[in-house]
Parts: sequence; structure tokens; C-alpha cells
Amino acid sequence: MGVKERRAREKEQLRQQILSAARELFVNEGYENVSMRKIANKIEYSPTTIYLYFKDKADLLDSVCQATLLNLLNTLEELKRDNTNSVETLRKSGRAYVEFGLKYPQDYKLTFVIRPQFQEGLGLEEGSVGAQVFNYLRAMVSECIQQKVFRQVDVETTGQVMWSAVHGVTLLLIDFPDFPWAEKDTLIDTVIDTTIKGLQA
Amino acid sequence: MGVKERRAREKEQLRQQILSAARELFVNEGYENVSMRKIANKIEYSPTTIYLYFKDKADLLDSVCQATLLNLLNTLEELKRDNTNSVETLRKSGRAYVEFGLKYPQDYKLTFVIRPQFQEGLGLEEGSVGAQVFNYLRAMVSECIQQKVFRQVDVETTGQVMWSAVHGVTLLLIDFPDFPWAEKDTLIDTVIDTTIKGLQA
DNA sequence: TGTGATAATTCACATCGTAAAGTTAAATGA
DNA sequence: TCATTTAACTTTACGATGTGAATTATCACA
Repeated sequence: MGVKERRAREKEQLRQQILSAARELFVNEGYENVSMRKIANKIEYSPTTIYLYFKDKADLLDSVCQATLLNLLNTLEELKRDNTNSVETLRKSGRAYVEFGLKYPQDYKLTFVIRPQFQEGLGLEEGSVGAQVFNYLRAMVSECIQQKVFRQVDVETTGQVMWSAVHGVTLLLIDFPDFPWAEKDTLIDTVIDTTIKGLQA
Repeated sequence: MGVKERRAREKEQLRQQILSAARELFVNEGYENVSMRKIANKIEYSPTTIYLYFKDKADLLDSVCQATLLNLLNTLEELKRDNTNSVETLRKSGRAYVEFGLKYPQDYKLTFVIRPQFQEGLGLEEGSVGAQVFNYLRAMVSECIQQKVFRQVDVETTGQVMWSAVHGVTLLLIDFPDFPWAEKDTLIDTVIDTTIKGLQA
């Protein structure tokens, strides 16, 4: 009686197909320039079929962003594996975060800027993938504090400061690509180093 | 022969009327949820009349943002007037920047996040109001460097680090209001103080 | 072969941004 | 005072959008 299972598998497959078509279009053309019809065309289904798999366009966006967050989380988790020096790992994590944003600028904006506009309840609820990303950062910071490399202040605050810094550069670089920025790598490093230095004991 | 002048004045008046209706709607309902027809309704003109004053919806957004930037610039310039201590003024400027963003969250997002999406050429060209805002920040930073309070590194980079920090917190606080932030004022102060400390000699 | 469930489609509606053509009212010059 | 030019505004129209409701096609099983 593998019929049910096969059907479920097929359904899941189409769901993934929709998701990946949507991601590709969102990323290349921007959320508002992508219509349900365009997505449908790409996967060769009728527009309304999408509604059998996703509540509406915002829900589709939400699912795309979940995947992005998971991707980001995995990228970061990689770094924890050879964590010999806490501060160094934090530094690398910061860099990895910004680089992720610059590598997938549209995904990053979609996730951290566009989606919050469409989902009032956002996506950083306790336990959500979004929250886990922040948890990762906080854990790194926490280590630095425990080792007395950082000042003995609130872990939450410290983590949030770090997040502000990397989020800030990432978005500025994405949104104003023509601005006369300092050399990009220098800027990113300086932002991270400055923040770390500012947090040190 | 004040006819021409009166006409010009009337034209300017309607332009302003459109602008303020648009701002109000954009801010309250979000750019994408505001139609030209809604704006037209509000000012009791036909939808296409708006096109006699603005090229298209993006242009209208652009003009709204220009005004926001001017507003922000004025707020900042105020602080320079009793500039006795450079670092202290920089700190206050940082706070004023973030507070501005939190006071007009939608305007801030419109200007620094939404608009760049619709105007590829952005709005930080040399001499633009946007550029002036950054120039202000850079000037403050420059003073700190000259007085040897800050490390002797590139002024551009240093200014951009400062901007990243304030931009980052501002957006995070706006976009994720339900996240368990550290006490808001503490967080803002910590971000600014950390950055300043990180930049110090 | 027929029956029931499930998946996908067709059709429809209200709304959108905006181009083009048409209309009205006001300013000018005789 | 009246015709003409000009400027301001509106009407109409088009193609595209998100999505609900009704309809049809597909397929496992009796």
C-alpha cells in the first residue's frame, strides 16, 4: 500500500518545485515584480495551483525565507566545528554572516527586511530558525564573555550589538552599491573588529 | 503680471498636497498597499492628475524620501550648534539618528530600504541630501580623528563603520519589534558606545 | 466499468499602474 | 467683448495582478 506514500512524495516534490521557482524569480526580479502567474508559468502549472500548496503570496515568501535562514544557520554552524579561539571564531562568524548576505543579497533582503513587512508576527519567535541564527551569535558572544575577553555585561545586549553591526553593513552594502564605500573587505573587517574591540574588557 | 507666479504657486501647492497625502498613506499602509487611486481619492483629484506632477509611483516615493532626508539632516544639524566636545557630539548624533528612525519608522524604511529597490541609481549621489546626511556623520568622525581621540585610520571607513552601527540597530528595532530586545535605550547606547570605544586610539 | 476522492484547471472579479485621447476653464490678444 | 491659445484636469482604456468559486480531469479501488 505504497500509494498514499507515493502521492505524498509527489505532492512534496511539486511543493519544492514551486518553492525553488519562486526563490529564483524573487531573487532575480524582486518580490514585487514576480507574479503568481510568472511562477506558475515557470513550473508549467496553472496559477491557482500554487494556492493548493501555499496560502498566498506572502506565505510563499515566508517559506522561501525559512529556507534562506536554514542555509545561513548551516553556514554559521560550520564555523563552530574548529572553535579553538572564541574571539577568532566570533570574528569569522561575523564575516561569514556578512558574506552570506552579500552572496545572496536578494535572499537576505527578502528575509530580514521585506518579510517583516508582510508578516506582522515576524519570524524570530522562540525556537524558529530565525531565532536559532541569533542564538548562534549569542552563544559565540557568551563564550567571549565567559573567558573574560569581553566586558562582563549583559549577554543579550552584547549579542544584539554584534548583530546590529553586521546587519548594518550588510544592508548598506546591498542597498547602496554605488556609494563610494571604502574597499569592501576593509570595511567589513573594520566594522567587525571595531565592534569586538569595543566589547573587549 | 503676477499671473504666472500665482499659477506657479497654485501648482506647487497641489504638488505639496499630493506629497503629503502620499506620505501619510505610504506611512500608514505601506508603499505597496497604496494605489495611485487611493492617493487621488484623498486629495479629490483624478488618478492621472498625479502624473502631471510626478513621473510615476516610484518618483512620488522618491520625493517623499527626499523630504524625510531633509528632515533628518535638519535634526542632526541642530546638534552641531553647541559642539563643545567632539566625541560627545558624535554620541548624541548617533542617538539622534536612531531616535529619528524609531520616531518615523515607516519613513525611515521607505527611505533607506524600500526606495533603493525601486531606484537603481539610489539617492546618495554626490551633493544629494542623502549624501549630506552621511557627510554630516563623516565630519563628526573626522573631528574625533583630528583631535586624536580616534585612531588615525581612514576617515571614510570610520564614518561608514559608525553609519553601519546606527543603521543596523535602527532597522532591527523597527523590523522585529516583538523580538526580546534588551531594554531599548540601553541597546542603542551600547551600540553607539561600543562603536566609539572600538574606534578610540 | 463505475465510483469516489483528490489534484489541477478554467473562469471570473475587483484592483492595479499608467498611456492616450478628450474636455474644460482660464489667460491672452484683437 | 469675443476668438484663440494654453494649461490643467478627467475620461477611457489596456494589460496585468492576486486570488475565490466553480469546474474538470486523473487515478486508485470496488
